[in-house]
Amino acid sequence: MDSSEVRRAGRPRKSVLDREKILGAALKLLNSVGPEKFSMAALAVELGVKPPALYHHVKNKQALLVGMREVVSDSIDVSGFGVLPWREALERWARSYRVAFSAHPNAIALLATEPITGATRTLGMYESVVQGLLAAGWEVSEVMGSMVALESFILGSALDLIAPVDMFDPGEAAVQTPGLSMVLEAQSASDSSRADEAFELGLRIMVEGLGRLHGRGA
Amino acid sequence: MDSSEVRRAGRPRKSVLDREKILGAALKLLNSVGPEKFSMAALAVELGVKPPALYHHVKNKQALLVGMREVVSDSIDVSGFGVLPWREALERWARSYRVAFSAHPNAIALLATEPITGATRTLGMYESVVQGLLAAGWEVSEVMGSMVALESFILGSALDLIAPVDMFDPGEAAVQTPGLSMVLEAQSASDSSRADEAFELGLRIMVEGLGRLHGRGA
DNA sequence: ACCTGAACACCGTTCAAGT
DNA sequence: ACCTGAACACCGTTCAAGT
Repeated sequence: MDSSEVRRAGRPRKSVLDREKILGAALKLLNSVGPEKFSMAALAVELGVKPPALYHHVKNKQALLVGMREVVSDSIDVSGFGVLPWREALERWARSYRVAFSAHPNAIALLATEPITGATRTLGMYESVVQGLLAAGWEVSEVMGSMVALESFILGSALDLIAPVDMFDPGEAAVQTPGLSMVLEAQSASDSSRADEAFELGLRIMVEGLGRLHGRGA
Repeated sequence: MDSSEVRRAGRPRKSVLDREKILGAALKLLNSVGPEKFSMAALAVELGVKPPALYHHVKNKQALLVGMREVVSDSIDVSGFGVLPWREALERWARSYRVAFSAHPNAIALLATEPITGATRTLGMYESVVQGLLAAGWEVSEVMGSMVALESFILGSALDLIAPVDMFDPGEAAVQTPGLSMVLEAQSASDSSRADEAFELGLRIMVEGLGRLHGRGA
């Protein structure tokens, strides 16, 4: 982003920034440098601008994070609800949800803890899920708990995706953790990553379990 | 923490700090002020000390966070493994795991993303789980995936616990989210909180599902 | 309206100087 | 060894001044 002509003070003839451009650059930056080095200053550099210029388009850093979450939410696939059988709709949603966040792995912890009040597009995603499950005949009283339980699993799995691959590596202490070392070795023999394997396993269990709960056979 | 006599430079006759005291104060502080205002400076104030003094006991802020995670890990109950039937051991572990983190709700996002390499006590917790499941006859190749899947769910649930109770409140936009508003109302009629209900539901599903996977009846 | 420049109250961390 | 004081390179944010 270096259109390297210096810009002197005063309103430019054509504005260089807009909200969408800022959000895109912010996600790209957060993803590339990590949450520690993600700053308004660094974002300004990325956009070829001085930090205060950002405040004409976003209220503050927290509002920026909420906006970023909206962008991520938009790429979550809710198209299955009301069209496919609910199991398949739910699985499509879960996988794309995790992928959406894993495309911005460093964003998860920051974004997952921001309240969504006022974030219309994110709320829209939940509305789609709820509508789909209601249409499939789920009890009104059970939809919220089921959705949140599944979402907790998805978010936790996304969190697991941030962890370094050798997260569990005992290192020096391997002698004191023979069981852990053993199952780790068995796991590393498999094709798929620890995170992927655990996610698909848990998703299968969750969807089957919800099916049983809602009294519908296979 | 105001033993309010001013301390002049130089080594004090009796040291005022130690690692344990710092970790305890850090968790207490993080929990009370939230991650945003959690700083080395604020921690120093809490301990009645100047910021640089902390660096005699912890390498840096990241090492401090790892230490805090160790303390939290210590309160997770692994006593059931090898003693109780694995389902009950797993449930005890899961509930105490979530409670341990929910006692420090603001710590979850910060602590859950720190690698555990070298954190002996945290590794010890995982070793207990693995040993317990192996002793119960689980396949070596399946232990890791199952444990991580369940842990993802627990961590996600803990993350859900940080969210404000009105996290999903559509506010102004309620008209556009009739389904969500409806299931939210049905849920708020129940005794337990959204988070608690979703957790217990998911836990039941997870443990049942794992049981089925490992080919053991009810 | 939308940019820069200067300024404010903060950070985390290092290091010399004291006891 | 273990504290303070001073200093460094950073933060997020505000605001006046320019166009």
